[in-house]
Amino acid sequence: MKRELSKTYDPKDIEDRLYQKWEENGYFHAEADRSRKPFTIVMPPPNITGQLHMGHALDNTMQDILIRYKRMQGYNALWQPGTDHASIATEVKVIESLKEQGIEKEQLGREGFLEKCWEWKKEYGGRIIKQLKKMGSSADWERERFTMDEGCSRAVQEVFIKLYQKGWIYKGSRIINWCPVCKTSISDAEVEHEEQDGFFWHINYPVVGEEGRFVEIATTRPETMFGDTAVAVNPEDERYRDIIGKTLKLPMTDREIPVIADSYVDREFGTGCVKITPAHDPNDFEVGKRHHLEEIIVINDDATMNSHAGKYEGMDRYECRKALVHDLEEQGLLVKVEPHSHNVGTHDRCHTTVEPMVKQQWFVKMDEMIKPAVEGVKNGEIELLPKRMDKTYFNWTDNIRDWCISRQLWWGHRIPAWYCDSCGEMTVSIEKPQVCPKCGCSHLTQDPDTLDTWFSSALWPFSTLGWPDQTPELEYFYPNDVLVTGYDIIFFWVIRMIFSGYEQMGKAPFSTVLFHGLVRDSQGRKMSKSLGNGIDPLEVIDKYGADALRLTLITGNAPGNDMRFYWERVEASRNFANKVWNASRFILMNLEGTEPVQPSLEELHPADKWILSKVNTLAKDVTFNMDKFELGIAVQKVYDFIWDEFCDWYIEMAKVRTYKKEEDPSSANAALWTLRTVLEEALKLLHPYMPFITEEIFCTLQSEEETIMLSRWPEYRKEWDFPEEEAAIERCKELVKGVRNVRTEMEVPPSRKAKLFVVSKDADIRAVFDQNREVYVNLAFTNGIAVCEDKTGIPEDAVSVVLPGAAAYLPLEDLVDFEKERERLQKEKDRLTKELARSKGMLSNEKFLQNAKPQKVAEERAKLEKYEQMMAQVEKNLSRYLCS
RNA sequence: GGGAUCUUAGCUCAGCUGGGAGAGCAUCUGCCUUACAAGCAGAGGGUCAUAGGUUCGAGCCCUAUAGGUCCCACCA
Repeated sequence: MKRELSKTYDPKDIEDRLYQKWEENGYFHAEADRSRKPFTIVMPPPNITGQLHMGHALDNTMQDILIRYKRMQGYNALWQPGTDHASIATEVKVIESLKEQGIEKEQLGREGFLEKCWEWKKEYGGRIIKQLKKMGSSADWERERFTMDEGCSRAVQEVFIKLYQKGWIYKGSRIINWCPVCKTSISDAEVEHEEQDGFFWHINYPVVGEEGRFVEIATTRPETMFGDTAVAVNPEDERYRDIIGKTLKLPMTDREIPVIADSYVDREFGTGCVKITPAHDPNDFEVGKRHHLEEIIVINDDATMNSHAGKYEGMDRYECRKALVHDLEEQGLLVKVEPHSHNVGTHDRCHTTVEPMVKQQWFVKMDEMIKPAVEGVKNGEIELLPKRMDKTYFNWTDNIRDWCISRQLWWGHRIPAWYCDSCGEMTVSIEKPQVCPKCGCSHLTQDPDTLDTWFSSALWPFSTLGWPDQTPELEYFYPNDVLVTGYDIIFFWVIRMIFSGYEQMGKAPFSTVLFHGLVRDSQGRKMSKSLGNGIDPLEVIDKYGADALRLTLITGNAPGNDMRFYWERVEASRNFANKVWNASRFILMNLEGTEPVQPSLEELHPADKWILSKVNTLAKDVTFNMDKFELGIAVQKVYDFIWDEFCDWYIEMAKVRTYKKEEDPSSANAALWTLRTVLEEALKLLHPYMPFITEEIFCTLQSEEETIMLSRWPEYRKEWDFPEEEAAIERCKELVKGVRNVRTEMEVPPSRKAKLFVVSKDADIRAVFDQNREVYVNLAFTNGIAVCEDKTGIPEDAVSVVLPGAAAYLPLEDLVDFEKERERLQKEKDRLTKELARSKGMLSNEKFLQNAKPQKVAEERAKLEKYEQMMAQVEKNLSRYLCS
């Protein structure tokens, strides 16, 4: 057995080596096994364009913690990983890289371009996986999938055909969001609204046949006027009642358009007259449908004006706007220009202002499919954490609109629709039809569009398990248990997975969604490339280790809340790792040459029982918090236990006994056994959070198990419940703290040891101090302890420490400053006076006695008694100084 | 316009179902005490945004106000 740890903790030494061991031994792999309970998490597939960022680091740390925890609890835990083809993001990246070589996408042609995309996938697809491994992620890499692999593609086609046949996927001419830079349609979810300063242009439209009469409209986008097919007023608006039905001359054109009445128009806003451009505005589109207006498209796919714009044809939309406004002003039709700030839709990827446009696109009908998804969250089949995410969720589902799924991109799942070259008949099928079913022509062309990248990720929870085939994995691991993701993709992904799961599988894809927030920089800004404020997780790992990064990301973070990244916090985490390392090193050194055996109950020292009891409670609490997904709280408890209770108290208490291997072998054995046992328990509780360091220590500490990963998660044990010893040692801790405090306040140098007298009238309390003197003698800087029933023989000038049920005295002789001692006691008295007042106040309140839980009342009574007793002691001690 | 969320120690944040205010970092003091100076011991520092209310009891529940952040939304 190797029983050594290096003198300083160096994560680089161990991380890669251990990860390799885990992977080689297949610890991450899960097989369907009916004899065991499954626990499944599907990894949100990172984009193949991706580079690990803090968001991934947080997301995957949380998942890894849950997976490791459940695995240790004996679940057959599957963490299903994979990557996403990220259609638009990847396509843009590939186009950029081609441009650097001076190649345009079109030059390559569709096939050639796709080849480049696959090359990209090959090169970068694995990069982020490697980075995730650096984090310690225990995903089942043997099952790694890709949204465009054979199976996932079949799933996509299957769903498309099914929904098409059901009538829930349709092709239609609708107003969609068009990105003129990416030259594709995008869904509503991909549009970001930005407040922009613009203008309100008031323009006069002449009334036909009434010389000199105009209708004044106000618009933020004058260039769209070439697509106007009406002007609308509110039917209730007295001002304009008489012009309804009349005709207007559309300036700069020779077209005439009607004035219509529609209640959509707000009388209070603008002039109360709205130009209606059905082809370029979502509202106008609706108005146009109601009034059967023509849809005139005036803007090209690259945001230049088309022939409908007459002399402005070929100009960019903003150029046209400028020129047009100028011309209108010359013609005297521009009434006024007002500054006006308004929301403009932009593409979330490139931040280009999107152009609403009427186009033929494919849509998914949402009204029916969303119903089970709403119901599932309502009735608790799916729990969103934190709970408040429900509101966000329902806000979207309640206002859901049909999902535009076709994209004018090449990289992605191609739409399985075929058009006859002769008659244009459309056939939807996975395979290319031999002949057109309508005219028999054998020349058919596939729809050029691909699907929204989220269409395939929506199927991820089951497509990765083999669907549409009925695989054993699918049957065993579906539904998944938890989905961990950022709240920023609730609309893109979470909702779509939920309705897809219900629709395709008949079951919710998972029972819990655990949302986390964003990792921001130290000033609270989003980390972004443009700001250059991003922190590379790999750099953090390189400097401080993966465990330190993981701990930093989890501590002090509540579900769904954003957090700030501070290097200082990573340092604190690293320090903790070092603490664990050194405590373990100390224990290992003491274990050198001995193999402690489990002591009998009688052989265990009260201090041993105290720490066993503590770790036992810890296991219970941590499990409780983890089951509630309160990871931050859970790990804080482990941290506090290890550092405060175990290192600062127990190890210090046990030290003296471990030195007595010859003198008192039984006690030394009990101490060593307890040290090792408690350390092992603590390591196990810590393992999901800090997998590397815990594994390294665990394997050095014992040789029965080959990995901590598969060891048993600590459970509450009845036989480790020692309330009496817990209370006894807490009493001793109080004494030590009191002595230390007094010594510091009296400025006694640590080198100066003093005799310690402990006085209590209570025989049981005396017994506690007497029997445990060994463990606290050093901590209290004493060179001798006397436990007495009264003050006989204690020097009058000894400094006193008042404790519950007891008092301690330190004869410090020449070192005592009487004035200081009096002040100290006075301070103590003031504190107790306050406590007494509070306690007495509560207990004299009839209503408190009536209404409060009996346990609370009893607790308060006990406190009062304790304070009264301590107060008496303080007053007695103080009286010595009052008369002198 | 609707909704969410935050306001707690100098800084960043925890605080679970209401029952004596916590952590990390920073500050001050003393210690290189044979695991750890990435450490040990001690200390200072908070009318828990404001105003009401419910309650025996409120950081926690309710209402309003102020300020910050975010999401959603078709006011041309």
